[in-house]
Amino acid sequence: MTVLRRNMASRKNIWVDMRHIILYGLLLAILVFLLKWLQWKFLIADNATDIYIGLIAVFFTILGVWIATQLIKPKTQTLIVEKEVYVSCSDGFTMNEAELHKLNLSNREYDVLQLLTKGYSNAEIADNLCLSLSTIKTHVSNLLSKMDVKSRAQAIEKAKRLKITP
Amino acid sequence: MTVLRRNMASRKNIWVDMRHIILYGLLLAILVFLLKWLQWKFLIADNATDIYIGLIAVFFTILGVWIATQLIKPKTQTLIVEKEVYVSCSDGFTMNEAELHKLNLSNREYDVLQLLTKGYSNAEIADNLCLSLSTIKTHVSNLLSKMDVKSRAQAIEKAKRLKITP
DNA sequence: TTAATTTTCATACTTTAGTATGAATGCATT
DNA sequence: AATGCATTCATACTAAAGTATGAAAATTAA
Repeated sequence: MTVLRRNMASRKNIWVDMRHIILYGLLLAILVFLLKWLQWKFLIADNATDIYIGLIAVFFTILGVWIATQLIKPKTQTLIVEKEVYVSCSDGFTMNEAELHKLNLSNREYDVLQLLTKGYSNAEIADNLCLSLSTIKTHVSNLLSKMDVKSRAQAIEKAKRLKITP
Repeated sequence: MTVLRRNMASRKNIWVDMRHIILYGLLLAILVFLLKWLQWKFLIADNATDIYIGLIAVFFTILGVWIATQLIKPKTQTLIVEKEVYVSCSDGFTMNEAELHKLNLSNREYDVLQLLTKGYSNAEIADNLCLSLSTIKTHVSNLLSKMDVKSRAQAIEKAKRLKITP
């Protein structure tokens, strides 16, 4: 699993954009004029000073919040992507241990099964394992019983279907 | 390809945490005391009012920025993740037309081969195709010759290996 | 139409596969 | 030691597979 972190910020740095500075300056200028106007209009009394300061405090607090939001906006985004990868199965043989275990075959019986599923005759299996034909017949017969089939052909088909043999 | 967007903010909502509100209140109180002290200390002159307001403005602007950063901090992050999903081919049988053509089997012989590779006996094949046992024996015999094998077991193994039969 | 090929079937025979039974050996567990 | 299981082998028998040969009907190509 590979994790890619990618900066998705498309917005340019606002310090490069001078419009924000100009806007800030204008707001300050307007505020100064507003304050001067209020000063001459009401001839501020001592008991009105607290309200005056309160208004200024509220205004600049809001201004600060707005500036901060502007500063913070270029935030880095990262995405989680789930990608499907198709894996080609070249040969595609994966031993089915579970099914093999169910059959409860002995080691020798499995040896015989492996040769049997390669198309070997009883005589060939006997030669290959250095055993007598009788022994192979016995093993095959028990094998067919355990696999619940009636012929070596069915055994081959079933073994390959259950993937207990290459 | 599936895209998952996940909010990665681990920080809890600060409004739930009362400490910030208390801190804000304390700062305001301290500020008020400071202002009162300054008021009595310097007996503010008219020409000093601008400086006084300026200080307040700067202070509350900074305070606003600080509040905003605290509020906005849980910014949504999105991650880009590539997750490998392994897709196995269910049974992976793809007919090998080329190999089948090489064998030069007749239609009927191929019919027989298909049943033969399913583990059917000659008698079962005869029943299935509504033919006599003799006919099946003939077909199988010719089949084995054309496939260059010596038994039906080898025929099954070869047919499955060459992928000319499921 | 003729010729070649496929498909079908039969009979006789050989070979292989598969079953049944019994038995001897070795190995591990109880 | 006794038991159970795996392994080996043998004999006798039955069933199925596979071969060889011939032949007739159906289909396809020339």
